Amino acid sequence: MTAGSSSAPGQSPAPAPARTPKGMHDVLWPESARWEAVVARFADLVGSAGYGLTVTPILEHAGVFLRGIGEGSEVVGKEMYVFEDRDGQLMALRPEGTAPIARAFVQHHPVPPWKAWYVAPSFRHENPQQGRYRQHHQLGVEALGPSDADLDVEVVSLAHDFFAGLGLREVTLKLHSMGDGVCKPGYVALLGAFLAERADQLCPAHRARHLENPLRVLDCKTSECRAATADAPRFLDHLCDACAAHFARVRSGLDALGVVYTIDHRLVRGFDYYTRTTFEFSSDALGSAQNGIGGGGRYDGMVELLGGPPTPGIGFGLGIERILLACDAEGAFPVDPTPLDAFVVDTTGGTAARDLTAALRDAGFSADRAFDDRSMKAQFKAADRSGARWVLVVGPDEAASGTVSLRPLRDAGDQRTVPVADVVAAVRAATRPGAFPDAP
RNA sequence: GUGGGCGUAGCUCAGUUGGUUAGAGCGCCAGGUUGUGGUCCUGGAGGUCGGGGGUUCGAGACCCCUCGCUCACCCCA
Repeated sequence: MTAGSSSAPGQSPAPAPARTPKGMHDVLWPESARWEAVVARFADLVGSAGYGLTVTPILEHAGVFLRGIGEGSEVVGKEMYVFEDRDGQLMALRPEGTAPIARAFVQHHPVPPWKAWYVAPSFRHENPQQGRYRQHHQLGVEALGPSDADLDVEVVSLAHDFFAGLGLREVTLKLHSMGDGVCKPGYVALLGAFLAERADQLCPAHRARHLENPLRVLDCKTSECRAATADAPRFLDHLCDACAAHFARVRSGLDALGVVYTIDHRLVRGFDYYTRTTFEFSSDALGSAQNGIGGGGRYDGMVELLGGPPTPGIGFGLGIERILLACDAEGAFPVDPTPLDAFVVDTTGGTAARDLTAALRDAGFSADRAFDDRSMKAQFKAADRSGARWVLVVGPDEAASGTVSLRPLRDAGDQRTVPVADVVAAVRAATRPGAFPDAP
């Protein structure tokens, strides 16, 4: 790599490398164009459903996550970036998007229903692999206030519609319910008792730890745990009446909107805060084990945990990196870089390039130019690379006669020369579909 | 946190049982083209062979350590 930095002999052993931290990546042009497009699509979709952009700090007091999500969760307990700042306060880099939105709700007490969307980086200190990074980016929505099952339907179908809009076809939606304060404890106890009876049949990891969080055993992928829990009691059979009615309404709503899903009795999401509806989107096009491209659910107790009034809420987070991987795998959502309208080639070393690009941009065209007074050939190569549709040439002849030559780079057509005063009008005519300057 | 694979030009990669000045394609720069890119031809620049230590007369190749990338477990977007 580019070592570059010179360290005095006997000084610090390893010069600071000019590279991103492990598991973190730069997104450079033109790849970043797909990011822009994905985010723009999302903003448009959820914006039209009444959600407003909400920007929260990357850093929160660690307590927001410790209390909101729970120290028991893997992400908060083992993977969160936590540190003491210069004031001695315990801070954390956001590991997920929901808790900060709930915190903002508590802090600003907006009038419910409060519908927020966000695009934000998330940080988790884990070992990177395909589709898993220490910094990744999530698109999400959170809706706080209503406990109405129709809101669950809206939120789930928004994510569904978003994936469909990108052209992703191999997306699976799994749906489940985690109950509420009334029925969850009873079910967890029931499941715990069931597991205790056959603890010796569980995989080694859960043989010792199944009592800590019985729900997690359902999610275990080992054949031992799968077999041992094959006829474990199902949460959906033990929901209280209110939760059962809620879930039934969610299902009928999704059915009515044509959103296809499968019930997954093992769907146990990683954060402690979930209640009632939970869901997960995965891409069957991704060969990797990291095929989850989005997930979410209801969290009716979190706002209260953070010190706010009892307020139901539901939302989801979608991973941009994984969505892009899924798009690659399916050949979906191709994004072409937006071409420039014009590129100015000026070999006179004068002010033509400066003035022409400024005039074009003022007139609403996209325009670029070469710098450092390079050769005609070099400037044309730069123009070609830029993808510009037209080149405006100013050489000694044009400079002497007060004209500019227009040459099409991407379409057929001949080069024309026009007076400087007419350049903007000529470009305007030329960039009209199928048009050519001075065409009869 | 654990385990496997891999680190040679900007990119993708060759590099024979360790043996002189480390190669190719693409990209970049210049010229062929006395003004004009995308094709073609010629030439050029660009590498402390990830870093450190060791073995050897001699290491890009072998050994150790380290850093990083990658895949997987765990967990998750």
